[in-house]
Amino acid sequence: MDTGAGRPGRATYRHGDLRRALLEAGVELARGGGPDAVVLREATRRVGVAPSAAYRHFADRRALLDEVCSAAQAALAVAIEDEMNTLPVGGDPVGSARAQLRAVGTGYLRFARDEPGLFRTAFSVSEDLRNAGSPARAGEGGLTPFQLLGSALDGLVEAGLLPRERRPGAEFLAWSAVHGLAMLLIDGPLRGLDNTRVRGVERRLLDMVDQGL
Amino acid sequence: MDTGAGRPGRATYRHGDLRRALLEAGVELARGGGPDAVVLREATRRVGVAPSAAYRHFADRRALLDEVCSAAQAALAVAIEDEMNTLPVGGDPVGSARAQLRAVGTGYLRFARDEPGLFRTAFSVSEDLRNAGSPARAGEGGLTPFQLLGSALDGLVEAGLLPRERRPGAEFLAWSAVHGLAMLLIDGPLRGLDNTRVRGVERRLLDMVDQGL
DNA sequence: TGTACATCAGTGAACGCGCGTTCACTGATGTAC
DNA sequence: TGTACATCAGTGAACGCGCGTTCACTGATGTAC
Repeated sequence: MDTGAGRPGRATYRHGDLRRALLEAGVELARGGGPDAVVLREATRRVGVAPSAAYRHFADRRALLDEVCSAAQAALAVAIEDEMNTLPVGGDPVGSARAQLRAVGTGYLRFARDEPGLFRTAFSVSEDLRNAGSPARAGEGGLTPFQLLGSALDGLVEAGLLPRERRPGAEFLAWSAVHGLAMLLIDGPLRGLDNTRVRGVERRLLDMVDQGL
Repeated sequence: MDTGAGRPGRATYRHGDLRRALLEAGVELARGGGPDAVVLREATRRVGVAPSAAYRHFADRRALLDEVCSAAQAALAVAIEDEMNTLPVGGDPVGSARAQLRAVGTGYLRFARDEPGLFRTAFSVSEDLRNAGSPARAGEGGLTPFQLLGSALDGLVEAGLLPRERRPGAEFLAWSAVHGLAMLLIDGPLRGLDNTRVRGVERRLLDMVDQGL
């Protein structure tokens, strides 16, 4: 028997790929309840293994949570990529650069809405700009969410929409706006807003960034 | 003996104002470690009272946390008010309206920086727009943070800086930007940023809101 | 002014819970001969 | 091809911890007479 995942599966109590299984269980827990829900004992329970078995693969709970966090970042990158892939290729470079940045924001917000638990997990841990480029956090194109935003902003500069001298640090402005709305929508006071209104606010927020950058 | 707080103090084991004391201990805990640090047993420990005594004044831990949350919102309102009070009165109404909104943002960000634990607590609980006007969350002027922002935006409309038809929902745009930066700064990837850079990003973010609204 | 009494705020012991982590163990696996 | 053996991934029992919450109690307080 072969799992097809590039590693041999085994039929015995020797799990074969317990590390991966625990990580996946951890991601499911984070999906359901955010970072606090990533409970080591619960992960082993779901995988059907003794709690202590986890310590063969992770130094402690924190190590597991860190990896779940990276996986959440990667999932966010994929969501952004998906949104960018819906854009038509070629055409007006100015409009296209603008659309790229907008797609980053839209993907980010969609991910926050669709996967609030993972979204909160992605930003909950020892998160730091030093990790912002870690390959473990990248999507299928090899870029992390932070890098995807950065390259969209580079595109804006190339298209002449953003003065070069305002480029440094521009990530933080766009990011703040979108991140703040995401937080208010999923955890905060805007939780109860109906879908139509949410879309409206999202559109206007992206307009604001577009205008204000 | 009189505490001077409008309620009589008592010298005996009958605490006199245990409710208030527990609430204050809860706020201190939140200040130090955010909402999760608001631990009922620890609050009673600090006040020097048996854990069960708390149940004479709060239905359960959640009830205590809710009140701590309101107190944190009120503290945020005060921080914003403080910032607004530094503005010169009178003068050019257009520039003044602009400065008012900016002061709301500056106060908000300063509070997040100075009191990250309280800031996180303010937005962590059953927060909902229904509570956004609750008097328990107001500052000394009687307005909550949300209402302070709202009135600054009203001022923008009156000064002719914001078209009236764009006023509804404008809170969410300004709020998102500032809230997002606050979150990235205190909990997120921008944690390590040095003070100079932080000020720079804050200034540029408020510019963006100003331009983009 | 003095005494009996009801009130009720705080006590202290106990409960069950689930967590992270440790440790000596076991037994299937793959390898060396 | 068969056998002895080292490896090491997973077991299962146990640990200490701190939490929220309950409950019968006690004794200072303020009031009614």
